[in-house]
Amino acid sequence: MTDASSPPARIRNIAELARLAGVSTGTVSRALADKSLVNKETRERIQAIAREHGFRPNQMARRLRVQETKVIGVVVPLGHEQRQHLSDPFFMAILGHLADALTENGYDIMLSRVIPDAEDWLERIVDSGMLDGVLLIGQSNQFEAIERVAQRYRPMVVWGSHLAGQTHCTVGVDNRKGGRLAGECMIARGCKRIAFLGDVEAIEIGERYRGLCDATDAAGLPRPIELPTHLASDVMADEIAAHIPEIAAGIDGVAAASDLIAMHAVRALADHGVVVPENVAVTGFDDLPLAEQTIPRLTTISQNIAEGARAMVSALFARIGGEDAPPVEMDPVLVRRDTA
Amino acid sequence: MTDASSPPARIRNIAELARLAGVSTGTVSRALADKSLVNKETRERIQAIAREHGFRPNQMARRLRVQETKVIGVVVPLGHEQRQHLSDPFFMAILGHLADALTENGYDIMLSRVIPDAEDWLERIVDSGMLDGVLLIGQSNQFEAIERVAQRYRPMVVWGSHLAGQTHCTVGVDNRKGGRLAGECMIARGCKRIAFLGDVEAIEIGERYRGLCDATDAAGLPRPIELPTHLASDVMADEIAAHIPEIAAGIDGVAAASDLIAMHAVRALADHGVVVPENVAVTGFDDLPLAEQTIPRLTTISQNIAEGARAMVSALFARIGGEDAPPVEMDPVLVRRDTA
DNA sequence: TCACACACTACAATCGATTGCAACAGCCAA
DNA sequence: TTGGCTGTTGCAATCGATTGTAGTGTGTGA
Repeated sequence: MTDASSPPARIRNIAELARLAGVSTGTVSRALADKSLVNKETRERIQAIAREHGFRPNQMARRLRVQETKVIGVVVPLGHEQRQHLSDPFFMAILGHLADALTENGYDIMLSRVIPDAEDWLERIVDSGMLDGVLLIGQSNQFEAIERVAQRYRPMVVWGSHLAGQTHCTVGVDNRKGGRLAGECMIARGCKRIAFLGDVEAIEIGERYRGLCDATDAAGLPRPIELPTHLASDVMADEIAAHIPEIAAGIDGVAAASDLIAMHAVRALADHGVVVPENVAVTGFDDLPLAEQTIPRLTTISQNIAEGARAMVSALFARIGGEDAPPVEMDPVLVRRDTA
Repeated sequence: MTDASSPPARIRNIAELARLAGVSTGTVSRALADKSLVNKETRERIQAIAREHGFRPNQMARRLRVQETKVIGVVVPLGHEQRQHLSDPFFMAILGHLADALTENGYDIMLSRVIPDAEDWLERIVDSGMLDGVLLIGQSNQFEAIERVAQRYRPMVVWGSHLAGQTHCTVGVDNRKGGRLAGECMIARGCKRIAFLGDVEAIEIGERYRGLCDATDAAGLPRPIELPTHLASDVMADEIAAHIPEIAAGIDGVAAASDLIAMHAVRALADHGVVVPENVAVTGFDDLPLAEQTIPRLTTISQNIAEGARAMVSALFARIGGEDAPPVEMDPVLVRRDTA
């Protein structure tokens, strides 16, 4: 009842631990890092004291000293979308895979959901000194800001489209081809008047729309009607509902910018007595696990999110290591299910 | 072509900036913090130089010095679940709301998805020195570990069930009541043989099961059959599919531990020619935006996630400020839609 | 002319670690 | 006895900021 059972007073820093062990702070630091430089017995004695008192060295201090934070920023730029993006299952899916890959490699994740109002939003993040690297999920409408930073900040990888001549390293699918696949699928089943549900301002969504146009152009059909729809789930439902009358009046194919939008559209059409796919064909985009579990199951454009996340992480690690990682563009695949 | 147009050499710390401005580092620090202590002109001159060179003070250093990190850890303990949890829409939904509330208050988010194998997983997080507070999403099967840490670490709030005599501060719904509501709903529509789809090992899920038992007990029905189902979406589908034959043979009501599970179950039952709700009634749990958009729409137990997230954050801030925040238990509500 | 307040600014300690280098003891060979 | 080597440990600089206190120069009043 003298020391072992007494409440072990908390040790706040290695200096206190050093005093307790009767050694210098340097020795403690080396002992806790299990460096062979310090005598095995001293080392184990120090480690024992640390364990007993539940002491763990302050990471902030360590990281400041070694100039390596072991933290990766995962940033979701919301851009024109005012409401939260984080509930978008796509982001969640990719975030999950990123988290897997990063934690496996001993990195922590700093999550930022940014509304880029401040003009220097990205600079603020990369220059914070808190991050070893940055993964940007989606380009939103922030192409210039991203380019500007990419000129001088290497450890950054962006999920999105690669446009000609761009500096920043992207990983993503060929969105334009994806859009075209969706269009061709609907055209093949006889659709004549196609609409696009999505916000063309976002770069990757715009690409999908252009791909869709490629398909209608090739078939000699009129350009698809744009029906602006945000990705955020709370306003999305209302926006889609507002578009339904227009769809019911003469549209026979709807290409949605995401599975979530497609799912809502199917639901809203059903409420209006429009049967999918008999009256109107619908395609999604992403091929989330969700798409397979709806009734009817979504016909959609599949992008391999797990593979994409892995590609982002390994490109990032390459860039952190000073190497140069090329952009990755994956091939979208049409998954034909029940809605088109 | 002398200075303004020349590539502005990057400034790495306030010492360099101080030299450029011809003042001391102390003055620079105060100038950047816009303290009235330094002359307005000097201040603006320094800020101008900083802006021109895109200089931003190192947050790591600042945070070490002021002993305040402005970072909150959001931790998802996976426990018995081996696969990633992050794709669970519930976590995503609550994470979105937490992100909103935290960024609004100037806090960053450190996301950890932990598989608690190391025994001291939570200590490692709270003692890292990187966090001002911790939000735990879900208790998983880690009750003891959480309790142990809560004894000495105040700024922590947990999403989950509050059990009698527990120390750690929770915010959550009355899961037991929620389970009972689901049971009563199915019993009211005539179900006699009920099954539970979920992993009873997780504390909150276990509570839901017990609530379900309360309902069957009260009605003099046999206890619901437990059909173990993980929350992780990739194995879940198979697990559910494996349970379908058993359900088809004599079960007339299925209470799912989450909306996602319910959604998969409905889908799998449909594939088996079992009609919901005519042949089998199904209830979900959570009432995610999703639940309303499926066909048929899910009957489910609603927990107000946005409100819960707000409650977690304000309880956490109170605790960071040294006050004592009581646990919050919200009331679940049955939302009757098409599946039961 | 001197004392004193006032407005700035510089100096230096501090946060909590890491790490290069010096120092020291003990040992062996010359 | 001396020189050199090896195995440990201590010392002190360093990472990049913040902040209490001391110091400087100017202006005012007596």
